Amino acid sequence: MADKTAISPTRSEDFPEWYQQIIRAADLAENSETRGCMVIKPWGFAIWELIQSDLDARFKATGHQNAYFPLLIPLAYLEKEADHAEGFATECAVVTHHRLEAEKDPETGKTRMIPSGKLTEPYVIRPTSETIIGAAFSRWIESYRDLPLLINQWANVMRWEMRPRLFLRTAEFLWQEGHTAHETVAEAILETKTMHQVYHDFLRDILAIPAVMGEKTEAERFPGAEMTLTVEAMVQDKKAIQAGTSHYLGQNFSEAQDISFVDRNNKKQFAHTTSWGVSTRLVGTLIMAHSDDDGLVLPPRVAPQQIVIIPVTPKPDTRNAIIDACNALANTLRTHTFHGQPLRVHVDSRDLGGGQKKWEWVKKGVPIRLEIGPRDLESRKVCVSRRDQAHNDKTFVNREEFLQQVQETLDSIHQNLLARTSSFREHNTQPCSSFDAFEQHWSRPNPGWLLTPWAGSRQEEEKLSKEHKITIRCLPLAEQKGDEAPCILTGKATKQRALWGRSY
RNA sequence: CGGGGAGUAGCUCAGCUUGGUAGAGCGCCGGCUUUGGGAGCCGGAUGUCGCAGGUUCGAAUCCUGUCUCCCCGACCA
Repeated sequence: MADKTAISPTRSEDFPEWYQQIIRAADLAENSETRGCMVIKPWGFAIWELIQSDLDARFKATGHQNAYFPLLIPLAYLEKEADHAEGFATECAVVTHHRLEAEKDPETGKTRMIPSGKLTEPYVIRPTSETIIGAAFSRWIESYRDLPLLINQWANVMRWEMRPRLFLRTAEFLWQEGHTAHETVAEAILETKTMHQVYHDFLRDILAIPAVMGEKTEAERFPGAEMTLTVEAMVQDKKAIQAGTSHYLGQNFSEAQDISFVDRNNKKQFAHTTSWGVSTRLVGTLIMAHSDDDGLVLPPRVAPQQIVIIPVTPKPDTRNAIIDACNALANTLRTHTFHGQPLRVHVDSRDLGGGQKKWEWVKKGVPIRLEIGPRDLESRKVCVSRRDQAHNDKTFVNREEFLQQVQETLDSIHQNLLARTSSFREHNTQPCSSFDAFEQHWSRPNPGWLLTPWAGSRQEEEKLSKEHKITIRCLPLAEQKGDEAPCILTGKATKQRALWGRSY
């Protein structure tokens, strides 16, 4: 039993299957009858809500306001920006009717609903909202005094993906999309960079994931963007996952949609726009970054419950006293705060075996488990287990001492997870200057990332990508100021560095 | 959307080749015994066999269509 894992298969045996088992064991989500769409269950949704509320505060702190735009976009809107239209064309769900008519089968007597009332102008279910928000912007913006316009929307979007995977790629997903309009290029680019930094900091400070900040190459850019900035995370199978993007859209959308204003010299100008977003994919990223073979591992700041107290009640006569003590401790803990919010504490007093409860919370990834039994009651101690340590590790701590150190302990769990993911990424990211070594690298199982000098063309990039099933994840911002070196493919001297990897 | 696999109890699956209208383990519920631990024994409940047609006296089983899931590709947050 000692070496048996709660999740089977393990990460090393079958990573994709392990991922799905984590979701099930932690009760995060399940597939629905609707193709490619998931039901997000309470534990999974609570994680998303925590992500949402933290990000929302960051958006507001940087001057943005929330608003809401229609789910359905007139087809014609999508035809306005050519690159954009082409980029999303293959994954759009289209609404073509507005009524159902009941039709009774004369033989079986069953009623079937037949779409009728065909629309002359079909609608597209938003795959992203640049076009419909742009249409509003063009009405709202008249003068330079109306700028900047800084809007965010929390919404669901739909992209008819061919290979859905829970959280990582679902046909419908939840996200936020920021859309802003600015007077000048410089302001718009500053906005793009600001939100890029917001995403990076959020990933580090809330999800305990170190992301590489970089710019996408032209081939990987958002359809219709002039510049796409990305935060790239590495998960435990060494693949990359694009955790968030921030786009400078130039005047492409403003020209297409007439988002124009009269400037300080009484001249008509097109606004410079940006858009940026993160999605429920963050939950998938979180799972794959931290979880282990015993289940989900949650960084404390996105744990729906940060501390679970399990009463150990071996004897009926002390049972009530123990449960009272657990509730009292929980209430005291709830008066403590962690990063400005009351601690989230749960007492699991269900009438179940202790082992069963323990494993449930291990699998759900709760950062701290406390057990209190008769002996602890007498000695005024609590038995503490941390999710970032082995499931059978426990330390007995004085109750007062635990209360004093609880924030510190949660912070230490966060730091420990961050240190773990950081060193994993560092160990699996290698500089590479030889083309032979580069090509050999990708034939290995689970290859990590390579950082190479790169001065190739878009065509050359796409050819290499196809050949090795890799992509340039980004041109990391921190790596572009070094010495010149020969491009790995063309040999041309360049300061540019590209980060290559397999990705989700 | 191409190639492969699969849909039978909450979960994992057997039964299907050779049609005769359902089974196991785990889980669930109850009882007793246990209790620093995912315990034991006894008893119990649960399925229009993905959906729709067809063949047949009779279909989980054969045929056709369709939907969904998984794996590989192309596409992607």
